[in-house]
Amino acid sequence: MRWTETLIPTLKETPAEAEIVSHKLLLRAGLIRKLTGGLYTFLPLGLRALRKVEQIVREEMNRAGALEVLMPALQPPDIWQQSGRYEAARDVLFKVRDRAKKEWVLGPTHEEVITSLVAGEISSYRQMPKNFYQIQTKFRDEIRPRFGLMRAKEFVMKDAYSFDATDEGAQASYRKMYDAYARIFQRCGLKAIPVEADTGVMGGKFSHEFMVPAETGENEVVFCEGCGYAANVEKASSKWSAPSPPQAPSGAVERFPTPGVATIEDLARPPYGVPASRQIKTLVFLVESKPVLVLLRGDDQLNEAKLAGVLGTITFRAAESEEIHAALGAHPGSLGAVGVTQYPVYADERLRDTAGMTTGANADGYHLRNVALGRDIAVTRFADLRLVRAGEPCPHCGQPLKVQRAIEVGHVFKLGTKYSEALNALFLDETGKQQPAVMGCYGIGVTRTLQAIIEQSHDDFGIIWPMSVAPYTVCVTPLSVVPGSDVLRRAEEIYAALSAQQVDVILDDRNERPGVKFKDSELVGFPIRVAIGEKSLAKGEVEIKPRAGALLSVKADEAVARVLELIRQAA
RNA sequence: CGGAGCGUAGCUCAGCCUGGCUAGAGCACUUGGUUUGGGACCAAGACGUCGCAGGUUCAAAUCCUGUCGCUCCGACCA
Repeated sequence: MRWTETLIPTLKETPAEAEIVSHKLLLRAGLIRKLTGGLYTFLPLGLRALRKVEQIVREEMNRAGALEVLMPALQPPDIWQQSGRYEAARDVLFKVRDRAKKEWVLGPTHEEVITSLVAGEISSYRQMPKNFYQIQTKFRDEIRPRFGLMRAKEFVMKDAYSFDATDEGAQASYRKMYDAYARIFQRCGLKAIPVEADTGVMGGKFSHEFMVPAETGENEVVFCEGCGYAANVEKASSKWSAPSPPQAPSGAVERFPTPGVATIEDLARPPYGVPASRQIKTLVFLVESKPVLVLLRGDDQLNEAKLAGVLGTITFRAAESEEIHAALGAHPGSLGAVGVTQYPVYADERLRDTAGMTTGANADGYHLRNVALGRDIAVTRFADLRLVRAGEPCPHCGQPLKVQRAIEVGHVFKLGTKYSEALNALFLDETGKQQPAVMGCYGIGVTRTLQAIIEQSHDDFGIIWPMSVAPYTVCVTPLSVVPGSDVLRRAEEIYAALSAQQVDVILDDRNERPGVKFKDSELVGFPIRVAIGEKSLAKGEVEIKPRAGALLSVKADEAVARVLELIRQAA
């Protein structure tokens, strides 16, 4: 491709809308343009890079035995009602109506569609295992799209769904995808680490997210340098997540006035001086408009994902002040669970068998001291509900845990039979018994992966594309484009020879000064630049500049061979 | 959904507080010239319903109201 024949609108200045470096570079290097919030056009260069990521994904999925299909993005709502997600996912579902006013949904994911398909086509254990995947545009009504392609209303996703006759088979399918994902991100030149992930309301322990460490990531990963433990903060636990040593109750519960005290911190200060670790924090949530109490140690924070797992639903919300008053007769700041039997009470494991605690009295301006968990509070269930923080001891080896922000680029999940049961994906096993297929689902955010690559691989001058996903591998840069000049003739020869070798090469044939061409090639981030200028050509040489390496002066006749060698080395 | 900030040329922004004469700069773009190994220079030129609607006023980019859009923060921490 000749530069003058394509469109690469590079920008010297950063558009005001971009906040993080990868978003700025996507715009500045002329890879994407915004149509409106959360919706982007891929320009020729951006699309080439996207297609390369897609191709790596496709090759590795095929290698792992998955079958490519293409499902409709437009879906009937009834299958969503059957799976129960029409309600559960209503916040992210885009809905449209046709001329007959019938409603449709734009697919945010495809469990319902693929399971309906399999329900009709697979009826014997002999037809399994099967794994279907597609690379397709997904639609999600995100609360707040941001950071360019990172969180968009519309994005390209690779989604795969495995169907097995047995649980062991499903685990093997899961493992295959896990391994394929590791290969995919490695081939994209991306450092992505698999971490244990929250399984939410599905339960089970088979879920990993592939995370790219980045300060700008929207997720937090907890990891241990000692034993390699790594988990999403929503899932992570520490040695502190276990029950404390039992404490004997000492003395009766005592009510005392605390006028004006509304927070844990207020109670920790004189004249009360109750350390946060000796307080019980009482939170009130509404599940289907019924109150639920959640108890934590005063110095701990709630992990909502863990609460969702315990409640078995994600449709709950924090109660508002007046709702709390209606339920407990007191306002936030004076809440407690002593004597509460009319509502379920979930307490963090760390509170189990603690005594001598202080908590609100359910009367504004009063607290209770000498509270013992087992004795004074009727706990429905103890569970790990707390958020792990940096420095806490690793649950496996005890070393201090670290916390790092990261971008989630992939997720593998063993689903079980939730969807196969709901949508009748049943088969007959060896004994002729009807069973639901055991499913797994596996996603890669392709557009997000592309941006994560830039977020991880850039410098002050621009993008540093890994060879495998660069929109063009080589940029041939004649420093003069005077027709008939030796410089241009050499450049054309090198360009033609590399093209003949199937190298993705672009010829910067613009009539621009050398500085402009150099800056642009570095901004766009081509892995290899071959500069042909009068000065070096007078010595019979051209210059090969790997984007991330040192400049090489080579004989002009050897330039093509040397470039091919560099490409081979990187492969 | 709550809070904050911003909407002026393709891009980055000034002007607004304190209303006034023909709405500006840099970059990008067009033409001509000089340049040509790290984002050149000179000259001429083209490009704007100042987001939109309404109001106040002799007069609105500027003040007021509404509305739309964009960006950021938050959306349990009692």
